[in-house]
Amino acid sequence: MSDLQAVEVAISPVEKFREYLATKAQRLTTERRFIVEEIFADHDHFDVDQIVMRLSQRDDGKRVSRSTVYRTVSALEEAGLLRKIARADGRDLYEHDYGYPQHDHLICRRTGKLIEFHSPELDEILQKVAAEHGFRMEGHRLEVYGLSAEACRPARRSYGKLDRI
Amino acid sequence: MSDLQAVEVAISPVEKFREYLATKAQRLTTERRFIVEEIFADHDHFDVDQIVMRLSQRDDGKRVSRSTVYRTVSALEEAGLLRKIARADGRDLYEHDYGYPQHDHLICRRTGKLIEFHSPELDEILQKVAAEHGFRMEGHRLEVYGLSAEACRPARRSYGKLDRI
DNA sequence: TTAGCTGCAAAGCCTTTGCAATTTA
DNA sequence: TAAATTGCAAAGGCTTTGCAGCTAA
Repeated sequence: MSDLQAVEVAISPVEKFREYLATKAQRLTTERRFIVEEIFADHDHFDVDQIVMRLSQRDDGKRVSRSTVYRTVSALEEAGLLRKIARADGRDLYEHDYGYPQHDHLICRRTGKLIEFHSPELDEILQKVAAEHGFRMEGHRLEVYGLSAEACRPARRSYGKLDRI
Repeated sequence: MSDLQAVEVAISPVEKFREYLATKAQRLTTERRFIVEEIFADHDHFDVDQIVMRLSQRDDGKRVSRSTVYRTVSALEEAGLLRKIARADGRDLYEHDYGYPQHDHLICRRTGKLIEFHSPELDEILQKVAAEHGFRMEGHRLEVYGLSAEACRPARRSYGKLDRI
């Protein structure tokens, strides 16, 4: 799905989170572990509601409250494991910021699909621009809007729109 | 404040809006005209609350309700006169998308200041990336985060943070 | 005259928070 | 055991909406 490669990570997200919590004398509870595992089970973008739903479908009957998911997602953001990337339908969208290289997105306005890409040249240009303004760059967010190849093509079978949401 | 130049516009924002409204059999009311004039009185970024406040301070006693401002801002967005650029403190931020050239922002995480810039090279790269993915680009949003020159310098007088908000 | 518009208040929604009970280290 | 955490429900805060009265064309 993506031509990006995972970055080498020494430790798992859960361990990374445990380290962060330790520095603040906070605890890695069962709930927090479940949430982190669920979030890092795949590399897709997500919003809080999706995680709450996925957790509610666990077969071991262990539930986690919505409040706790909100609180944990915030903590993960502070810990540098997650990054808020956008807002969709009034909700905040997040993506992994640990174990995954920096990248940007092409966003299809028809299907809503996100295509990731990374451009070293882009980085260079941003460095240059920042330097020209005496600005110390720490990061960036780039979203390119338009139509994906699939969305442009006339749909042959009911493919694209329907299967995707 | 900005080294960008205004784009040549044939007609005023209000007229442009009137044209748009005409295509949808909608009306340019006094309220809508006031709102557009207030929004395009300067080129600063704004949120709905700021416009509501500015309108409430008119000396001619003409008031416009918050609902109407929300509704009009949405219409202006659809009309292509405004663009939603970010979210700050839970509010949507807008900027002009008519009579002003495409540009991006350097955002100071300390002062919150927005520095505009435009890079033709950036456009080229985005065109290239989009082409590689068979993506038809229609626009983009780029925010570069970091520290502005002023924020890096030790504040001599109480300047920067305090005077700015 | 007749759609469309405005204001107001109420509702919607995502997100945050107070608090008592529970749990981790 | 003491401090941190959870769940629940309620509160927050921005934005949207239903509706009756008003108004542009």
